[in-house]
Amino acid sequence: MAEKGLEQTPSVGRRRQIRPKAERRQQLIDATIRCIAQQGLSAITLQMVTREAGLSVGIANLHFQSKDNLLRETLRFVAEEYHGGQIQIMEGAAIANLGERLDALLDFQLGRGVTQRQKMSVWFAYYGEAGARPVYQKIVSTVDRLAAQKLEALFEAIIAEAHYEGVDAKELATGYSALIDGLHLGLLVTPRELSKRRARAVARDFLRRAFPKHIH
Amino acid sequence: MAEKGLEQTPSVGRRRQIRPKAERRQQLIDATIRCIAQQGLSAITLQMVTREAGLSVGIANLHFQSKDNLLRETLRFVAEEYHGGQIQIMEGAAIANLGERLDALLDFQLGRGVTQRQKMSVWFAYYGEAGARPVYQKIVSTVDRLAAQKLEALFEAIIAEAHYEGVDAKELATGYSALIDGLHLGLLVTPRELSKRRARAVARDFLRRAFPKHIH
DNA sequence: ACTCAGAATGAATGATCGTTCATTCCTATG
DNA sequence: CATAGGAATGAACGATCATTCATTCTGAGT
Repeated sequence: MAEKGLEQTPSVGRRRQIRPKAERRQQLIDATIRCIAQQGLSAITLQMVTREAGLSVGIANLHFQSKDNLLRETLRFVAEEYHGGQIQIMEGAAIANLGERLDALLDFQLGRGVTQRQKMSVWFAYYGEAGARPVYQKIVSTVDRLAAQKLEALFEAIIAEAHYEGVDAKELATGYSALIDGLHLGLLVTPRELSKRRARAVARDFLRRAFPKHIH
Repeated sequence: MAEKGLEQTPSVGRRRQIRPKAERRQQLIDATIRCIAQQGLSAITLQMVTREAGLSVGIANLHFQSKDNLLRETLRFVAEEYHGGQIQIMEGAAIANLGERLDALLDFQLGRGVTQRQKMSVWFAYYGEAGARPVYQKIVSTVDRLAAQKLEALFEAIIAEAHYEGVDAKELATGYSALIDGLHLGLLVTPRELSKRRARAVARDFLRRAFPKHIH
């Protein structure tokens, strides 16, 4: 079994394989994500990443030129994955009902895919370095801005649909995004005090208070 | 001037001084905070920290045994400073009016002292590593739990005072804490999109929707 | 004024890291 | 089947790091 397993053991005897550049890049990014989650961004090593990927040390610099670049591309991948998922829900025509669309968004943001310890670790590892590294700030804010706009538009549509009054879509969108980020942080740092179920209830409560006619 | 300046230059000719252990420890912790904010947790170096403190390399291990321990103690200091400030406001009898107390808490959490880039960088630097380092989780959750309890008690008192209905203090406290964390993150990572003024408005909006009779 | 416990120093050490590149070995192509 | 282009390897290198400790220096106590 596992002739070409996802986690290839770096054990002896495995034959050298030549694979497309794109595939190797993704393989290394995936390994980087696992290593950051397990060891932290400050302890990460190319030897560690390449061993996790089941490849040799030199391959990281072959496909990414430098460790710095590998880390940047990993952040870009994670950021685009998360924000891409959000945008797909918000601008996709799959769900016509606005309330259901909001529900779907919440389920995605606090669902199994996103709230894996592995993914959240990566997120906050980069956030932690963002203060000292403008490059990280730029990567995140680029994708972040688009998602924020879509969310604002969704809120505006909901407000218009039910004639909610005294509610500012932009301010509410900022608050909701911050709330989701804060809940992710809670799930990562104090999982004993905050379960995923509770996190969902808290976020849903926020939306219910703003849009009582849409969220039950 | 600056015969004993706060930022002592590591320049030549300064005489060796013997100071109490506690003072040296604090001096090193302060330097560590500045270095984390400027260079990031993953790039931090003992040479860097001790130079920032205007002392020799060996002194870090003299007072903290290891780099790891210095970083742990720095986190403990920042965590206790932040949570201590919150608790002082919440359980202090200085402000009798509950609405004003809530206002004071918000002002502290999003005020000048806390939202300095320097302090927030340190916070999230450690949060980023928390996934991989249980020690950090423990330090944060220990002080966090107490602050969460005090906040919950404050919310309960407010609910009882004005007979708010359909509001769960515990859930609301979790949401408010997460919101504040998320706003801090926004201020750090995307300062262009989120000003401090707006962050305060968003948090105040959250409280107003929950406690309309207390927050205007 | 003298002394000495111990605070402070910084050169030295050994370990580990990112990066390089000569070499090996696939595999697409004819 | 033979071959060339280039993907993959990993030993080697230089740089940098945390940590040690022999030595220097300070200042409170006498």
